[in-house]
Amino acid sequence: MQRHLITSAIPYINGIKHLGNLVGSQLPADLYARYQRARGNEVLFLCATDEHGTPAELAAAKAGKPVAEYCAEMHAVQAEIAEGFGLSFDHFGRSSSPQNHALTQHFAGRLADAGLIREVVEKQVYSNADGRFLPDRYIEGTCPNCGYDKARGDQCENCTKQLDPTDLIDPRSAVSGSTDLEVRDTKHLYLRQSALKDDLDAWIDSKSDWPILTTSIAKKWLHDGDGLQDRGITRDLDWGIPVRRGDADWPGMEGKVFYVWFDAPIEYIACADEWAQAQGGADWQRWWRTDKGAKDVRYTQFMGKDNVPFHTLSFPATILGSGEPWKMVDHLKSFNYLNYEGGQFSTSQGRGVFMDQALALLPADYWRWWLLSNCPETSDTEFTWELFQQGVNKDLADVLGNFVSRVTKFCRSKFGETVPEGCAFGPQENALIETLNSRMDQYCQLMDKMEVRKSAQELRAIWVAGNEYLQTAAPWATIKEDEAKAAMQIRLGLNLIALYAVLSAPFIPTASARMQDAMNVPDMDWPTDAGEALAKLSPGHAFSVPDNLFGKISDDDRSDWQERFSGIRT
RNA sequence: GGCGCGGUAGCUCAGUUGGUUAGAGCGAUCGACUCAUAAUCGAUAGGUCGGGAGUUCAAGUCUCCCCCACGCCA
Repeated sequence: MQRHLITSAIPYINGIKHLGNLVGSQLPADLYARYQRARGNEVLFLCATDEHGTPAELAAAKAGKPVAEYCAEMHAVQAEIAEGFGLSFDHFGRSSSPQNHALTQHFAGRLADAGLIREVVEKQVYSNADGRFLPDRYIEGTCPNCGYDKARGDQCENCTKQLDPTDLIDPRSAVSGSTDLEVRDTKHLYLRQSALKDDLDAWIDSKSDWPILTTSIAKKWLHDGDGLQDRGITRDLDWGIPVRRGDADWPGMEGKVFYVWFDAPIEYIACADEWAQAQGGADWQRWWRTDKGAKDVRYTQFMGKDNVPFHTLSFPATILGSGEPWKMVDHLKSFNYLNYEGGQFSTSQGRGVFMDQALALLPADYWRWWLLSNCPETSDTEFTWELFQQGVNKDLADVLGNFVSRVTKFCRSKFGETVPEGCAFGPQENALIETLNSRMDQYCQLMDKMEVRKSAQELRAIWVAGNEYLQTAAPWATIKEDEAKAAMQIRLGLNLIALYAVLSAPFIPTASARMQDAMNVPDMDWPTDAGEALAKLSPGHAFSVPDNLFGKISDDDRSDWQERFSGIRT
């Protein structure tokens, strides 16, 4: 039995994610986790919310709530939506957990002991009215270049000129509007990533099976310009993990917190601790410490391409620098972007379809199937309502749903709701079994390699094989001359449904459960041989005819949704 | 402006280390069937692989230049 540790990039807390976010990490991670569990492997699948930093504080302020309360609420919201999509996390944690506090402080202490932390005094803008330092982009003013009066401290959106906050004319706080600003010295900790550059380089080089997208991004950061830069790991904020050196105070760093990019990936580890505690004291270190049983763990991370640098460089730098035997990622699966109707999905602009909206329109399986079978695996990919409608109607309603419908209804009208016996399989059935065996084998190989789109294609071909068989076997014609043969053909058809239920479950768990339920098979192991699998339901076994598995998306629905989601989310 | 990923049938995308007539699904057309969610099955049509030059016995696949789209960065 293999052991799989699987993590999805952790979504930021300030709001509900769109379909592009979903398909870029959580959904394919779930596909893989479900598949590995179905194969009988031991799986720990973790995700969490990323809760620290200025955007969370500001979102909370906007909602008129204390930030801790806001985060707790939003975590519950995201957890519920994740459940709605059938995301089968073993634990959905929080980067603000006590476990992550302790672990982040632990790592910082280890890095400091290893001489990999240096202190830097820098100048930052302080707002007296807000009582806080302001990150560059939360300072507004008039652009010295073009005169635009809402330029941000990091860049003018109007003329795109890069700015320093001190360049702005009449600077003011974007938080309160106050102009009572001053530049103050503030001390921060930097992680000496540059000192780890060669180690990281060698580590990346050892990963020859990673996608080009992944390694090219990592290499670029390692070698471009002056190479990998040191990076600040602390901020002057209230909301975050207090800067401590392990269990000890960190003199001079009182009142400061770790920068969100530093503590967020550590939550992958802390989340296992949270999971263990929720289980009532399971051993989480056997998943994460190679000296404590994690040697045989295969660790796979899923993320969008924008997250690759953190997962290939920053987080590994933290782990390597600690000098402790933490489990490093084995395979890193990154995704391109999903575009929406010719443009981008955008959280900040509210463009596209968001997870809660999607679930309000259609059951999760529709989204899961379309998004996975069209996921942006090797290049950016296009979501349009027309493509979505076509794909879902054809694959789910016509090919799979209708197959279940035609077999069960035919059986009910001719033989009743029990599996008929009939004669033994003949050459046609054996040919089908041969086809299925080869396709199932291919399907598993693709799933093992996380070739998501191709796996979906293969699964679809397996569904099609059922329709092909039915079309040539034609039990509706056979029954007029040879009832026993027709009975056998339908017995095979019913067994196919049960087989499809198991094979399809990683993609469309809800529909699979309904198929399994209708066929009245509570448990079914992953099939290794189609011949065996198609003998699972024996003659006399009772089943029921399910309602149509998938309704179709009408042209009216499509144009209605196209219209409704054309603008900006309010 | 620099860098990065791309530009393959009407559409969405595959094309491993260069090697025989460039693939899939959808859409289109024609045919078969009528059990089924007007579903299914089969067949056919459709591409000078963004443009140009080069390397090679051989290039969608390598090199150079150009054009276009997108993204990241200064």
